[in-house]
Amino acid sequence: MFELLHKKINETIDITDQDFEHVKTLFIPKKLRKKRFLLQEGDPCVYTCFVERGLLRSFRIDEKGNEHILQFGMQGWWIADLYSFLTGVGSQYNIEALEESELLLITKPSWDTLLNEVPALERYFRILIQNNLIATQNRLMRNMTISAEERYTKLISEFPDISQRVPQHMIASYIGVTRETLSRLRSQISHQ
Amino acid sequence: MFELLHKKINETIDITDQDFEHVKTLFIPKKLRKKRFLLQEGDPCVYTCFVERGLLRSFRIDEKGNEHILQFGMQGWWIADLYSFLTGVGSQYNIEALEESELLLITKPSWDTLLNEVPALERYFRILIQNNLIATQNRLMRNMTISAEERYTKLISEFPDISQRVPQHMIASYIGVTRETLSRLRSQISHQ
DNA sequence: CGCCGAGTTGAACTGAATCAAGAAACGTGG
DNA sequence: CCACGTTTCTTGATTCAGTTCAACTCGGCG
Repeated sequence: MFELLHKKINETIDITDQDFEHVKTLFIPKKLRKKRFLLQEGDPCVYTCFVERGLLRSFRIDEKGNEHILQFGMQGWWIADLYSFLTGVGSQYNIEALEESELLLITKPSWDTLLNEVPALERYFRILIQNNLIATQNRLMRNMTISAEERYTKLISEFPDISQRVPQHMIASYIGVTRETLSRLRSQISHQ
Repeated sequence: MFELLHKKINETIDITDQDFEHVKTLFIPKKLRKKRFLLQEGDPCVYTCFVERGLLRSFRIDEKGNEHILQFGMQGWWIADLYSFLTGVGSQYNIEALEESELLLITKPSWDTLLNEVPALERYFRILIQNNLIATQNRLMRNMTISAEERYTKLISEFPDISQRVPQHMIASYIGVTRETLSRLRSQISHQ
C-alpha cells in the first residue's frame, strides 16, 4: 500500500526506514470506488490525498452549471483543495474518483506533526509544491497564448493515456472549452 | 535594505538574528531603474529576486508579438523564472522593472547553501510557494469561469493601487485580453 | 517642436459558446 | 444475456465575446 509513496519520497530526499515507518502511522489508507466523492464543494477539505493507484479529479461547478477541472490526480500524485485544507474553510472544489482508487489520506494535524517530527519532509513538500507551481504557471500561460486545438494536442502528447482513461467532456473542461467545441476540434484534426 | 525580507521571514517562521545575519551575506543587493531588465527571454535565470521596494513584472512574448504577463512583483514579493532558475535552462520569461526598484538577489548555489545551513527556511519557502500555488490556481480557474469584465473588477478590488502603478495595457495582458477590449470594458463600467 | 507610447473608438471578423436534436456506448437490474 | 435508461459524443444553426485592423487623441519628454 505504501510502496509508491515511499518511492516518490525517496526520489527527492533521503528518508530513513525508521522515519518512513513513522510516516506510515500517520496516513489513513482508503479505497474509493469510481464516481464516489472524496470531497464535496462546501465541506472543509479534511485530508490531503496521495494517489497510490487509480485516478481522481478536482473540479468546480460554476453558476451556469458547467464543470471546470483544476487537476487530475494520477498514481503518485497528490490531490486536495489546498486552501481549504490549510485554512479549514469550506472547499471550492469537488474531488471525485474517475477509477477505482487506492488512496493515502492525512489530516492537517497529522501533517503538521509529520513536518515537525520529520523535518526532512519540508524539503520533499517544498519541491513537490514547487513543481506543481511551475506546471500550473505553464498551464495558465498556455491558456492565454495558444489555441484550444494546440492545448488539446499538447495535453495528449504529454499524457497519452489520458484519452483512454478520461471521458472527452472532462478533457474539454480541463483545457477550458465546451464538449461540443472539443468534438469539433477532434474531427478537424482527424480530417487533417 | 534587508528590513522587509526580515519582516516577511519572521511572519512565517522564527529565525534567529544569527541566522538572519547569515542570510544577509548570501544576497546581492541591486537597484534597478525603470524599464531595465533583470532577465531576458533565452538567458538562464541566474537569480531569484526579492523585491524590497518598487515593482517588476515577468512576461512572455508570443509568436504574434503579444505580451502576456505571468506575475507582478510588488514590495515583499519574490519574482523569477522558477523553472529556469532551478534547472539552468534558458528562460521563457522576461523580467522588467516598472518602477525604480531595490532588489535582493540570490543565486541557485547560494540558495542551496542557505537551505542546507538554515533548514528552518525550507518551511518559509514551502509556505511561500504554497501560497503562490493557491493564488495561481485561483487565477487559472477565474480565467476559465468568469468574464473579462469580472476579472478586471476583481483584480482592481484586490489590488486597488495597481491601476495607479501599472499602465492599462499591462493590466489587460495580465487578465488575458487586448488593450482595446479592456478600454471598452472600462468605458462600459463607467457608464454603469 | 515633433515624436512616441498610451489610450480610445469604430467596423469587420472569428473562435468558441449556446441551443437543440439525435446517435452511439455503457452499465445495471431483472 | 437482453432491455432500458443514462451518459457520452456528434453535428447543425445561431449568437456573442473578444480580436483584429485602422484611425485618431492626448500627454509627456527629448
